Amino acid sequence: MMLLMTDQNSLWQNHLLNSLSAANYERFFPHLELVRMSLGDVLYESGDEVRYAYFPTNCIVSLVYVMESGAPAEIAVVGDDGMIGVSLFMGGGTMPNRAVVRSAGYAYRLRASILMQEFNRFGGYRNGALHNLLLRYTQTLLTQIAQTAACNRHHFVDQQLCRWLLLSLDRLHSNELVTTQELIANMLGVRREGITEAAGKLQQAKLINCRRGHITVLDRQGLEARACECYQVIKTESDRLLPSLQSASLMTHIPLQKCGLVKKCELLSNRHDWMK
Amino acid sequence: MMLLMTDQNSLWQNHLLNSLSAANYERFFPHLELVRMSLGDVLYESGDEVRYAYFPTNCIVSLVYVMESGAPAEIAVVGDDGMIGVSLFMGGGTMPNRAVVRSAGYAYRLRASILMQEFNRFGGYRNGALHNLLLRYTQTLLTQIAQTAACNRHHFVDQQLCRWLLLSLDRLHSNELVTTQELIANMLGVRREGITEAAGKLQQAKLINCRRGHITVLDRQGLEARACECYQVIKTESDRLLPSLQSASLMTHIPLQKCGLVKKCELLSNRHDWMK
DNA sequence: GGCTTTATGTGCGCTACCGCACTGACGACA
DNA sequence: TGTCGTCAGTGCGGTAGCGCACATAAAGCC
Repeated sequence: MMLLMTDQNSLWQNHLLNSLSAANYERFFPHLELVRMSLGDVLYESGDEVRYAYFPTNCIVSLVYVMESGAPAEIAVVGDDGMIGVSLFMGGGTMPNRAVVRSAGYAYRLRASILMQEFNRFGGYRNGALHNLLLRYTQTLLTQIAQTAACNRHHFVDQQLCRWLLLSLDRLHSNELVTTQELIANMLGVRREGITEAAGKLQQAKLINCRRGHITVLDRQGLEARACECYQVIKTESDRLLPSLQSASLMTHIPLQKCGLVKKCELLSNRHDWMK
Repeated sequence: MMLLMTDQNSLWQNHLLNSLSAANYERFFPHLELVRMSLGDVLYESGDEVRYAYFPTNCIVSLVYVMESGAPAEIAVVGDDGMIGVSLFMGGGTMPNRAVVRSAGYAYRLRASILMQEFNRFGGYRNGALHNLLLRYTQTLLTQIAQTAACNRHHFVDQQLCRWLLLSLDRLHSNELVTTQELIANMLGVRREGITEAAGKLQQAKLINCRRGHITVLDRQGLEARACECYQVIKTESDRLLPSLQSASLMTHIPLQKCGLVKKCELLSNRHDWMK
């Protein structure tokens, strides 16, 4: 808990939660739990009833479709800009994909029922800020997935790697990713050796630096220049639909230690074979 | 107009409209226009403010992302099971892709303001049937797009062609598609010759029959067996979230000629170079 | 019926990426 | 400090799909 009271508070925020109205926020607050998310934790499995909505802070969660062959494919990536569990309010309750933690950290979570109640809250003609915010977020998710589809079809592995690194970078608070090349390969649905080669090129161009299990970004602009258009499309749409992400934060004004205890997220399973 | 009064009424329905409550339906009815949709009509361009929601009956509309290179990529396909213009109620107003008619026919359309008003209609705790219906539909769209992403990454052109044919077939009311191989190639984002080859194989296997600009499906089950898993995932999720699509229809009980006049859809432009 | 337009079929060299087998080496941990 | 598991790098043959250049033929159009 002490960690939470340091000046690193900015590391423990989620921009969707931040941009809630004070009223919404007050109602959520008592129900928010800060949970630890470890690499490989599965938040929901394909077809599982979603029990919690997760709002990542400094972790990254991937939505992954697992092919019948067992090969994974990353559909979208969620960080402190978003939430896991849109099927709760979209009405399906489940999704035909898996949500898995691919970069460890912390997230706030909320019981499904609490989120639903707030989403559907009375407001005369629907004007619920939360309702609109979550739908706008869902549209950015839609765009991200659509862009992934196009990107998978047309762009080279090098470009896709740049996109992937940039999307990850935007959701972390550091220029260092803790990831193996094999994990990246699984996310992009390509061969591990393909990533080795692409990363090698980027390293030669002094854009990144690779260590065993670590990738440090040296030249962000250079990466952007080398990435395919998809990164910018996703980013632009996200900035457009969720401008509040840059605005002042409520959460910094409410002592975080009032929030539910930090607990290890008790999940379905911690599958370290999740890429298989 | 006479066409509308024949016993072919079943051709002129949209399942989302059909599954509206009577009250919703009554309010929509005066505002529905039946419009003709020609091949290549663009319903909205990437970034355009959406002015109408379209509910296809016997036509097919593709959501297409056009790469900077000019190469198109189909993101999702919409027929009488869905609608065009989810960004209206999702809050974005625009989308970074294009909606284009890829199989001619008719659609009902509704001014954006009418749809919005109904979507946001007062209902105490949100219980609007339309609200929930459209969100569930949007989730199926999300699934379709996600599946496209995975499919683009992992499956062979042959399998993708089967998926594409099946998705088209489900949205038409005939076993004959009026399409060129070049159009299919553009939708799948592959080479025209690739489609020629794949279609050749399917023809040899007696699954389809190709004529100039026409593809007739001979053996639907055979196609399903040859398609990748993606088709079933999309179909299953759609059936789960929109079971009403199989239920009785209100529209058959309301004389269709009371509906707004059939008019040629005056659109942005009829771009026959839309694949370029 | 003859002409043009447009869709389809084919061949050929090329490239991005795959699958596999193997080497090397970093870094955690005893 | 030494050991060992895991991660990164390399080489090689194979292949799905690309880009291009044509030949062929079906449908539409005077």
